[in-house]
Amino acid sequence: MIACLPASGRRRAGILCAMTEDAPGPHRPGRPGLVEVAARAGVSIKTASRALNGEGYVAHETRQRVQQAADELGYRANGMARELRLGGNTSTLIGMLGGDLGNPFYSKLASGLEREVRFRGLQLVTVNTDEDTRSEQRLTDALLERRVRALVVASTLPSHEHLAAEHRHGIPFVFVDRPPVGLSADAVLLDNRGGAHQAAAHLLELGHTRIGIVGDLSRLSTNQERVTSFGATLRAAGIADWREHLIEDAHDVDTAQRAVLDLLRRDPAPTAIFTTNNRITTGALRVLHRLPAPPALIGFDELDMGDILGVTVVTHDPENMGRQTARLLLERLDGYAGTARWVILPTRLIPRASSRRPPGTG
Amino acid sequence: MIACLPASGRRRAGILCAMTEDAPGPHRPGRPGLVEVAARAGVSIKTASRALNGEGYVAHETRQRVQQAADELGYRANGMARELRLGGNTSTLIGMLGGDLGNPFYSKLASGLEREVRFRGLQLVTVNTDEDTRSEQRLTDALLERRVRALVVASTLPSHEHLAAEHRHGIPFVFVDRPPVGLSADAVLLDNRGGAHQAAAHLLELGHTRIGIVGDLSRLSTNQERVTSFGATLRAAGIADWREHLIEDAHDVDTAQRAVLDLLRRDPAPTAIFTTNNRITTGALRVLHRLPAPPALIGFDELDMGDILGVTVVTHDPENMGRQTARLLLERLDGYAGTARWVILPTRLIPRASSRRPPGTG
DNA sequence: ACGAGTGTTGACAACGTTGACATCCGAACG
DNA sequence: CGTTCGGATGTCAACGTTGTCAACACTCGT
Repeated sequence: MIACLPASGRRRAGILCAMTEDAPGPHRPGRPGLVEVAARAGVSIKTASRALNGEGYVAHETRQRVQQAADELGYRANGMARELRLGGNTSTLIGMLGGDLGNPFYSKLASGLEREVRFRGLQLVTVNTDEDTRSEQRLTDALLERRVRALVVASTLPSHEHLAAEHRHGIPFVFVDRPPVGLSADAVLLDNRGGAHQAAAHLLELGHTRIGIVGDLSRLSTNQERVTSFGATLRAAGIADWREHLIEDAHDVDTAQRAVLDLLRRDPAPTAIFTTNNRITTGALRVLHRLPAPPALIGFDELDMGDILGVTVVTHDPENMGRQTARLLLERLDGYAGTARWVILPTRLIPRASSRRPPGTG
Repeated sequence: MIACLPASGRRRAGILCAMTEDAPGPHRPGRPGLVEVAARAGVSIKTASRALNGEGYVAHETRQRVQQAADELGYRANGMARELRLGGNTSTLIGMLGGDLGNPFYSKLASGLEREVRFRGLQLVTVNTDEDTRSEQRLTDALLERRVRALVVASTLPSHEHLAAEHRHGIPFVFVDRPPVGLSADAVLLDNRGGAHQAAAHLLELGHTRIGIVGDLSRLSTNQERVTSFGATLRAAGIADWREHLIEDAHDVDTAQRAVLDLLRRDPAPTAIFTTNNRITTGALRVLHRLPAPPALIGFDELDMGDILGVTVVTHDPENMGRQTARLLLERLDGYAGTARWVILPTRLIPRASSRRPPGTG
């Protein structure tokens, strides 16, 4: 505590010293509440409450005295107590469960969502599930106990029936990216099938017939849709054995990298590769970018530097997804009680250099 | 809604029925609390509480009855009430203020932080300030009213004296990326000076003498450190007029793009460019990647595809920053009450292709 | 048979806030 | 001068939970 002795003339030094006296500790004397403020101002606690909340019927002079007492004490209203008193549905917390909020897709989605709800005085609590079903369960419970006003879920679970009771109790759920199963709730989803179909059609058009696919965890519905739709398009074009060049469960960049290497070592190797999300595309790029004659590549999800790298992608707008999610959610909070609505957002193929590589001497 | 009012013997039947039909709405009949559970199980509310919390001294049979009642009612403990009862410092919320949580730097930092605190049963509330000082003020207040257990701040404000009272009241603050001013609090920072110095030295070594700098908002301390340290190194090498190629306040990608174009149009144009953060680097790349003979480039912050693009960067580890932040924060929550600690994390220059471009015929 | 333990349960207060209602005071009105 | 009115303030209960303490029903050892 005696620290910071060297009398340095630097501004910072002084500051450092000043604080050493009152470092935060666990044994604080309890924050002042309305009671303390009221006592100090010499009024009843109700009057103090009125004064601080700007209700009418408080004498000007009284209000000033209360305000001053509050300032001196460092009073800060206790939001929890207020919410408790006002009854459950005044919480200002919105919960969001995502697989990995470090992933640009989720973080942009969350960011877009947060920007919208912020204007309503709502705050976003985000938690990573790490795509783990048990985590998801536990964290959902924690958020619900915290009485979040609504819940945004990018779920990994195969079913959401366990949430039915909560849903009936009036907590709005909005599922993002992955649809609810066994529960009728709002959702904001991507046109995965459409996007995957476009990708396949694009490659077929360019003459590719041996196309590798690297997919994410096979249990995720998004991945299933992208893979099966892509495959269906290939099959429709007469490529029956498309599954032979399919590798799934490449959930992280390293695994994706290995999967791509695996595909390339085959004989004959695919002349094009479809990667079903941004992480996998990244892994693929790590492998392909140093090859003299890499196969064509199409990835699902836009990449930060997609245009500069010249990677053909099936793109969409995560921030907009966040905004749409906010819209559904806020309408529920505003009283809309109709049937569940699903918003399916479009995807768009952006052809760039990486798909212009011809099938070559396959 | 008309259904199931008919005389059912079950106490709660009416409510259950009501729920089965309708979508979630604002007019819910109030969630069941301990009172309802206790009534249904035929015990006192204290016994119900004991049973559900797994305290000792509850008969096996009683516990089962309570549990069943709770399940049937869809009971969920009210975390707010619990925290209120238990006294202020049991909140499980950690607040985090960031400029833009859609930026990979912040989102990775937040993700790393969240992963650490999650194991302690803590949840992270993140809010975007959009680098706006008024937003930051308001949102800080909101988080503090919500009684977050600790606050992580990437601040835009020039001073943090207004937080002193809170700090004394025992709320741990951890400043990230940008240091506290007028307040002695923990912080996790980057070695901005070191990194910028390395960048400058690297370019000088390669023979560059006319170097452009594109910086972020000039009021941000991080940017100031990076710019001034870079400049100091240039000046020490005899380049006195380095400020002539300095453009600041390029806060978004578009502005950065224009700034770079501006630099390139000069005569003579700089033979190298230093960009002080990831957004600006992105803007620069958009311009440079289609030039036949672009200037050399070094950027602060790693890029997702930095290795593939061959961009020389001054890198660091945002996720690790998040972990370090969590460490300081958790130690405070565990009772550490010593002086403020600043953790300065190292940065590292990764030379790649973009800086290997020679000064040319400058 | 009696006090001491042990297991089980309940009544009550309190956390900090606010809505409902009551009270008090002075001014305006008939 | 009594009545009414409205502004200003206070009292009380309640939100849902848990800690404290007391009470009860047993069993056991003496």
